[in-house]
Amino acid sequence: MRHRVSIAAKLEELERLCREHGLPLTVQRRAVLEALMQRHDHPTADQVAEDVALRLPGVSRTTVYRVLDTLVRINIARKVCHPGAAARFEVESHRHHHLVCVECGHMIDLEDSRLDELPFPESEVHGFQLTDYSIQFRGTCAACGRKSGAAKPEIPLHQRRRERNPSQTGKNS
Amino acid sequence: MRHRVSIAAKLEELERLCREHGLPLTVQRRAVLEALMQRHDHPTADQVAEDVALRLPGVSRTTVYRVLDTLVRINIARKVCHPGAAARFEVESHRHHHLVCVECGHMIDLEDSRLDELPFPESEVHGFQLTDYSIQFRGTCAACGRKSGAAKPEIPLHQRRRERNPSQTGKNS
DNA sequence: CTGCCTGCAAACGATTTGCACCAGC
DNA sequence: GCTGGTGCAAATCGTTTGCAGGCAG
Repeated sequence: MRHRVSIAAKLEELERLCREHGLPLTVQRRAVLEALMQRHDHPTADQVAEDVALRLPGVSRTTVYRVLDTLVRINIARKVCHPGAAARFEVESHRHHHLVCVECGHMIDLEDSRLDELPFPESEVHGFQLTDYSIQFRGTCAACGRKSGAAKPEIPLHQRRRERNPSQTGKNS
Repeated sequence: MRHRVSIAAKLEELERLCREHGLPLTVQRRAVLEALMQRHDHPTADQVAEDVALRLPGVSRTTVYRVLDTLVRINIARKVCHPGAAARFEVESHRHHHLVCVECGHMIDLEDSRLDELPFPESEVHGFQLTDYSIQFRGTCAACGRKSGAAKPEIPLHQRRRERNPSQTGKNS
């Protein structure tokens, strides 16, 4: 069990963040965050929903999806990239990394020789046979240009929806 | 336009890889690879399908999906993780990285202080405001334990399917 | 000639949305 | 009480699968 941050502390953080963002602190939000914290893997929304259902029956799957979305928005949770779920492709080539906009998902390649020779971790302890790596830098793209603190979003949080139109990605060179 | 590797060279590589894997070299495979190479963003399968449709009308979306899958399998293309498409969550906490199995998608956390202070790239040129990063180490997990060269897969390439059951991810600590 | 690949259409699973009701502040 | 959150069910989107015929080797 690895608890860098206690669940209680995180719940307080949730409370604070909700207040800052003017979001009601609902039992569902609390339950989803608790459920997420008790798993140390990277559960899918549905897995979280299952866990939530155990501690707070009656919470709908839809709500879990929405709450997770909110938690990500207020920066208390994060969506993890996963090849099994990903849907974007590139040609396999030289080592490079990605700049990813957490707002809209816009993503561009990055090459930086300083980052090309990182030490490989002792993956053997995990039974992993590593062959490659790439770094994902998270932030805000020019278009989204959000204040990094997210203190006062132009658009109310609950109205913002993840950018879904992948055509935007086409604007990089 | 950045072409580290010429399209022609990649097509030759495709030819070679197909031969090595005992896969027929079809016009569709060629077309999909070409389409993918001509984009420098990270297109979705559907976007690739659109491009392919322009140069080789009549290629079905299904085929594009299958071909992309094949290209990834023979290591000439890669699925890129993308938050907009991902479906796994974790609590936002200290910096950590991920070991990801390219076979089954199994993913575990990794902490390595050597990797915690990487230099941030000159993201301003791209208009990005970076706040964080995480490294994705790709490889093969213990369970999959594939020979990294993929020279002689136990299971014929065309029969292998990506592991889709997320419950496996639950086995890490 | 044989087997894999492709195209089509239907199936599928995950996620999102519209609407009415309920709860937090 | 007002505003936004939630639940339900239906819609949607991306992706996969079964099957018959076509093409590469």
